[in-house]
Amino acid sequence: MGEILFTGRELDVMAVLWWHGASTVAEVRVRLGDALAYTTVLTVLRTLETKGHVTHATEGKAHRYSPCVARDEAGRSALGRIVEKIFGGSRELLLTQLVDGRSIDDAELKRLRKVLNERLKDSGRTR
Amino acid sequence: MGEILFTGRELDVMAVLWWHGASTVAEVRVRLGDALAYTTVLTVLRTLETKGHVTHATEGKAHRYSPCVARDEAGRSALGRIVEKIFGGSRELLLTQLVDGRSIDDAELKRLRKVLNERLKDSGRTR
DNA sequence: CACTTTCTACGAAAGAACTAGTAGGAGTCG
DNA sequence: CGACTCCTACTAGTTCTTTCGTAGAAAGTG
Repeated sequence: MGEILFTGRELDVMAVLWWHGASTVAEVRVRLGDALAYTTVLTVLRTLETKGHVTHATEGKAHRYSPCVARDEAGRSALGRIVEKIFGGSRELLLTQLVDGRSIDDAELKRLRKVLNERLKDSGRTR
Repeated sequence: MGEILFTGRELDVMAVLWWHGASTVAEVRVRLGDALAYTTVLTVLRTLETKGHVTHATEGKAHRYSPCVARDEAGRSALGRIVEKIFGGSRELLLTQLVDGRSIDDAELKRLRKVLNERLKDSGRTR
């Protein structure tokens, strides 16, 4: 398990690839909110490729980039770091925080509980 | 709500302050696992101070640094970014991920459910 | 064919992050 | 007092991040 770590801009770009699928530079560019130069986006993608986090396939004269790192894996890694450093290793504390925002309503809390319950059911069955 | 953002090393240092309380450079230094030069730790603290994330009080000839940013607030901020970029704004997805690690056992799942239930109870009472 | 658009490749420059060395104050011990 | 220790302040070098410009290939358009 190597640490997966993205810089701010890299994460923006990865988000585009995860949520819109494999994309060309131009596509990534328009999907990033910020007005960046074409070559800036290209550079970020090339950096990500150097680091092994994306690959590209040639499509006509352009390149189409796709993520090598699954969103889940990146999520696990990022979450792990936060749990470790900010919540002192306590997932409960993190959950409390997650659930503590005033923005979260009962309906969502219930959905979250449902996720937990499903998971507990599964766990009973498979182990 | 300004974005709170820590670099890797800064987060390490903040973690020490959050979990051990206000500390001197020497204290932070020994509590960081990595073998860093004394001045390196000092520099990180001074950078954090410049950014307004810690303050110091003079104590004898030394400085004792304390966090200006609450751990909770930093947690909220970090979590927000992850939810946004990696989980596409879905807290449920994040929770699934959180709960999906094989490392998590039924006992912990139940504790987590309890946290949720308490929260639902409260919410019913106060709103 | 010349012109424009659309790409990639390469270079580069400014700034942030990370690490640590050196200088000098201040206090301690023999 | 002189040597030693511990601390801050300042300086500095290397690497990483972020941004974009320029060059030149490739491909379409009048």
